[in-house]
Amino acid sequence: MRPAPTAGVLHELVLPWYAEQQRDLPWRRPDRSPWGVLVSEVMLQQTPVARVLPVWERWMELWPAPADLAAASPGDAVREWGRLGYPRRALRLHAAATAIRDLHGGAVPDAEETLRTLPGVGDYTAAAVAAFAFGRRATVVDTNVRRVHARAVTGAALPAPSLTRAEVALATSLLPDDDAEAAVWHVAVMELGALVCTARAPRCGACPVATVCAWRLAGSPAHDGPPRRGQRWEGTDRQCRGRMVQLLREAPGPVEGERLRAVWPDEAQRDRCLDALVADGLVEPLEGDRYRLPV
DNA sequence: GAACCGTGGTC
DNA sequence: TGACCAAGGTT
Repeated sequence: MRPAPTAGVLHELVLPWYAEQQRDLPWRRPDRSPWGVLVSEVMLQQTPVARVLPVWERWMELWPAPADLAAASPGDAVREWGRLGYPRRALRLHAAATAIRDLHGGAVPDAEETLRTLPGVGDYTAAAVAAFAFGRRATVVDTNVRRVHARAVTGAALPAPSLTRAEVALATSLLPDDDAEAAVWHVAVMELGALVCTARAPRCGACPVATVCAWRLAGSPAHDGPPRRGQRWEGTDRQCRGRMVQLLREAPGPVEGERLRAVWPDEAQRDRCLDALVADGLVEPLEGDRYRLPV
């Protein structure tokens, strides 16, 4: 087994590649705000770039600052979320905007620890905003970073099912000493994972790290860990909830309970989902068996 | 830690 | 064709 490539070697290979190959994404442009970065990071959670782009642009027009979103209704946030999926993210972004306005003087916090207190902001998003919006030396570990490190350094086809301390330690150890390089390092690795070192069919022929990649040098062994459990969809509560929220999103005003219940055949499941949506704050019940997005 | 939370594209 | 996957977070 060959030794894993050193941090220095990886930097020399990945950073020039990123300088050439990086995509021109609006939340990476010099004129974007920390708020724009935060919104992009939440939208990009489990959601492809191509689907996020138009919604992000629209949000920036409607709500260019946290206070603008905070002044809107949570239902507006859910409506403008469109079909990005996981609409609770829209709700949490609205709550985060309110917290930023009320607790942080209207400015997105620049400290990871403070960011982490915002609704919908976990370890990844806090580190990403600190690093990308404020140039902080944060350790950003997302699914792309984990996969690139698993292959190039550890020699495994795929990372473990859940993030380990060893992975975080590895990511931290690979952060360049130079601040300017560190500022682009994580996003460069993420870009490599998104464009080249992909989960299904990695394009090793186009990879700047291929010559030193531990996984390649080991003969690209197949994934030997536990099989990854795919989430079912047909007949799930999520499908039922999705239909109800879609109906409310596209309706001009309140919707009759009868119409809402018509989207799902199973009475017990339908009622359970509607109750859960109300409990989650995604749906607001009105007098007379009517419902709407929260105001 | 496992389960849950949407949606649509891909091979 | 359908399982897998996409810049995770919360409970």
